[in-house]
Parts: sequence; C-alpha cells; structure tokens
Amino acid sequence: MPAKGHWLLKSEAEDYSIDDLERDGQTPWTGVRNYEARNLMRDDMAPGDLVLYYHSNAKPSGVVGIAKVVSEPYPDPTQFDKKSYYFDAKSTREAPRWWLVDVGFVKKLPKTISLAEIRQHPDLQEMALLKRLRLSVQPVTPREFALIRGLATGA
DNA sequence: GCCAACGTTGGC
DNA sequence: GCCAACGTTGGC
Repeated sequence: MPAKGHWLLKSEAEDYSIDDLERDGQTPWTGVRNYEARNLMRDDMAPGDLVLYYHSNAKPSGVVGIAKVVSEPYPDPTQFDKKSYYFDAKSTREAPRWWLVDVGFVKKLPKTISLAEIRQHPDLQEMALLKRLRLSVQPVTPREFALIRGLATGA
C-alpha cells in the first residue's frame, strides 16, 4: 500500500457541488470518460486518500472543500445503463472500460481558493491544475494539499 | 457567449 | 499511423 494519496477532483458547481456532497454524505464519482483520469482512479486511488474539491465553471472557479476517497475502485455502473447519459456500448462487464471510487464529504473550506489565487502563488506553479487545465482528476502533492488548506483556513 | 486548448474519431 | 475534423472542457 503506497502512502496516502492526495487528489483534486473537479465538478461543475451547477452539476454536483460541495453542498450536494455534504447533503449526500458520499457519492459514486460517475461519468469520468477520460482515460488518464480513469487510470488515476482505477490504479492509484485508495480509501482514505484526501481530495481537494474544485468547482469548475463557477464564479470564481476554485477549491471549495475537502473530500476523501471512501471505497476501493470499482466499475462505473452508469457505463452499463442504457438509459444513462454515460452509457458506453463498447464496454462489457467482463472488461469494464470506466472505473470510479466513492467520494465522501469532509468539510467545506471557509473560503474558496480561486484558480486566480493558485496561479499567483509561487509555491503552486507546479500543480497539475495549471499545466493540465482540462484534466478532471489530478494528483496533488501533500505539500500542495496542505498549502491550499492552509490558505483557506488561515493556518 | 466566445473561444483556446486539447482529447477523440475516423478517413485514408 | 497520420492528421484533419470534430466535440468537449472550462476560463473569462
């Protein structure tokens, strides 16, 4: 078992916000249809990993909360559901194409750490967020994680 | 709403 | 296997 991982997960605030996650307690992270993001979830995530919860297409976009991985990776059930928007006819139960984990609510940050703020911070220039703007599941270093949490809480 | 970035598809 | 066309993401 590797050291506890740190991640950043993006969600559109109007689609599934941190408030939705707080209400639900936890949720299956369905609908990721990007291979790199899939690989990270399937191969590298483990229960207990910590997650920066990022709102995209928000005003402003940024990190709004902390979540955590609460399940082992497993096949995304929506890929088999013909009625789902995420249905994938090329995926089989024998060889599922898309994987996910369940994500649990931890806390909302007292203030949003905006993308603009991250861009300006000298110690956050190496974040995947800035280099891989469109990737919706990204690795974060423990240092980056602690720094962003500290910016929000004043620690 | 616009548009740049960039991942995916499909013709050849 | 290349690459143009296309579709999506996501900042602004």
